[in-house]
Amino acid sequence: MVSDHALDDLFHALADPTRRRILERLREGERTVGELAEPFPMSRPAISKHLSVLARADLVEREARGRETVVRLRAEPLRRARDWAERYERFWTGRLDSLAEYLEEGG
Amino acid sequence: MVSDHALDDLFHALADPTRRRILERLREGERTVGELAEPFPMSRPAISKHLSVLARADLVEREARGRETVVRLRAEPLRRARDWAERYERFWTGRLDSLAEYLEEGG
DNA sequence: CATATTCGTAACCATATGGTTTCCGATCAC
DNA sequence: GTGATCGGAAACCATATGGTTACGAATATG
Repeated sequence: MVSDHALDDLFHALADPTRRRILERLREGERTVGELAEPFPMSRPAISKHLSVLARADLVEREARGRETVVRLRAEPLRRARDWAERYERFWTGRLDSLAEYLEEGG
Repeated sequence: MVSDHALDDLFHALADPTRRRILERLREGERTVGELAEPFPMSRPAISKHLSVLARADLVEREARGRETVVRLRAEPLRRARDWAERYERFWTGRLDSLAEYLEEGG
C-alpha cells in the first residue's frame, strides 16, 4: 500500500462532475474531443485538461485520427476503485460488526 | 445526476493517501485524534484538517469525550462509491461490449 | 497553394489545497 | 487553583487546480 499513487490519480480524476460526465458519455461509445466538449459551458482547452487528468488515471485513451482525436473509455481502473471500497463492505452491512468490536474490546 | 456534490466530496476525500490510511486504521475501531495523528509525519492540525475533509464526506464522525475527541468510521458513503463504479462493470468484463457498439454504430 | 478546422500547449490568473506555527478553550491531574 | 494535555481555529505560505485567451502544428478542404 505505502502510498499508491495510482489510487490517488484515480480518485482525484473521479472527484469532478465534469470528468464523471465525460466518462458517462464515453460509455455510449468513443467520441472526439470536440464532441465531448460541445455540451459543456467551458472552453476546449479546459476539456483537454480534464481529459489529461482522466488519461493520467488510465480511464481514457486518446488516439489521433486525422486531425481529430478519438477518446475511448478504459474502465478497468474503476474495478480497482470498486474493490477498494468493497473492503469496507462489512462495515456498512449492519451493526453486527459494532457489537463484535464491542465484545472484542472487552466491553 | 446534475452535479452530485456528495460524490465530489466523497471521491475527493479518498484521493489522498493520508486520508485513506486514516480510514484503514479506523476499520480496527474508533480512535482519538491524537492516536490517529501519531504515526504520521505531520502536525496535529494537519490531521485535524484531513478529518474535516473526511467528515464533510460523511466518512467519519467525531464525538467529544472529555478532552479527547473520538473518531469513528462511517463507511456507508463508500457503498455509493462502489455502486457508482460498478455501473461500469460491463465495460471491464470483456470485449463483447466493443462488438455490440461496433454493430450499433453501423460498422 | 490557401484557408479553415481540430486540438494541444503556453502563459496567465484566481482560488483551493495542504502544510506550517501560534494560540486558546476545555478538560484532566495534582 | 495551577499546570499539563487534547484538539480545533486562525493566520500564513507554497503549490496545485481549474479556468481563461492566444498561438501553433497537423490535417482536411476547395
